[in-house]
Amino acid sequence: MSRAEPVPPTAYAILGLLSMADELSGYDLRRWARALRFFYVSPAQSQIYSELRRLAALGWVAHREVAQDGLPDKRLYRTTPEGTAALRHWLEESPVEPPVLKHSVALRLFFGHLARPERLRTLLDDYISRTRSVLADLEQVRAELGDDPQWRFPALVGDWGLRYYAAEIDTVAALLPRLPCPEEPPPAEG
Amino acid sequence: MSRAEPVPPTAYAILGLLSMADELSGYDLRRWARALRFFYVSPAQSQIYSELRRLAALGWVAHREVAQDGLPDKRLYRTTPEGTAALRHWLEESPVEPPVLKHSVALRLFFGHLARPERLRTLLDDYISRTRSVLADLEQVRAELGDDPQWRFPALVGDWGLRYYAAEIDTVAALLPRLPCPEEPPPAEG
DNA sequence: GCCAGCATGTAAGGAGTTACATGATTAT
DNA sequence: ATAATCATGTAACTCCTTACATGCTGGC
Repeated sequence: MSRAEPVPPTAYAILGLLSMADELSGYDLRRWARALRFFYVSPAQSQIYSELRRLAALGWVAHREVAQDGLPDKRLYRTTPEGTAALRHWLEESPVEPPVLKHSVALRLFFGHLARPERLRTLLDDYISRTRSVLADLEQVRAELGDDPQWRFPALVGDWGLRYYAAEIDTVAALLPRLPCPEEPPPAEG
Repeated sequence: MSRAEPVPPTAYAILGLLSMADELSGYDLRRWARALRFFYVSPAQSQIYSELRRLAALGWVAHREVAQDGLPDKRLYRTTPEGTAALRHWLEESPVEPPVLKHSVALRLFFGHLARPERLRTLLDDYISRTRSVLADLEQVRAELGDDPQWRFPALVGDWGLRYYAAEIDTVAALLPRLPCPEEPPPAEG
């Protein structure tokens, strides 16, 4: 087997999604990839198409052209045996990148000495309500997966996410009473 | 006031760190910025220096050159009033970017149908132990902050992180018994 | 008349990384 | 000897994004 190509995780994500389906177009993949958004960045449309071209160049996916009347031609992609092997190799052998978190709410709170107390409260309140809505979305996705063994692993990750977002809401809610009161003196001027 | 410049969050992070100190060199900042790693990406050395140049060009930081014998010259940066105003504006008015999570462990588990059960267990076990060590690091940092009012907000974020990582460990540990047993039939060949 | 959906693609650019370069000092 | 600390900087590159381009169909 040739040396592992340094292919970005997003390429493996797309390859992985293809490995769960029979045949998908780039357009289909865009919707499938939305399922990743709860624990990974859901790639932009343009990246989906460019990763598909990369995967095709590597021989990890194959496609057939499908003409449609009225609509533009469609390319239906499927994983090749080499693609499946590459995916297996990635899962089994490749070093796992440390999870990346860029928490812009925490970043702002970290510099809270320069913000008004009301603002900090709003920051956390808004974050809680946005997280609640993410959680509601995930609950729906999870419900659609049911306990079908075909979706065993997505369901596992879904349950992980459910607990993750619920914990996040709890934790941030517990922070609220520790914020400075609006009555307290404002931050030092500067 | 001029229109807000589209400056990346990392620039504000560096500006914010400077707002907590008196004077810092790029080299100092590299160590200060490590404190961000629990909830944000700690920028590369080269980015710290380039963001400092950007901030200087905007007039948000000022620096003085300090000669040293034996060692190379040093540039000590401090925030300007314009910089503090920009930071305040960012905190108070700018739209908050949604937190970004790229969880490469969850991504792999999502495609668990192509991995050996032992591998999945290792994946999660390793993630738990690496998270435990992050948690231990954070505990130490948090202890150093104490309850000094100067570090009130970093301490708040630190406590958030403590709960965050503890919850992550619990959640993933709860997933372990739901993984397929090694005795179960391996994934379909392909 | 307008927007959404289907379907792909290019262009331009920003954010961020790794690797390298320099060079004195001090500790192991 | 070798590595770490101090101290800054450049070069090359990747990932990923937004915005735009095209064009037909069907629903409101």
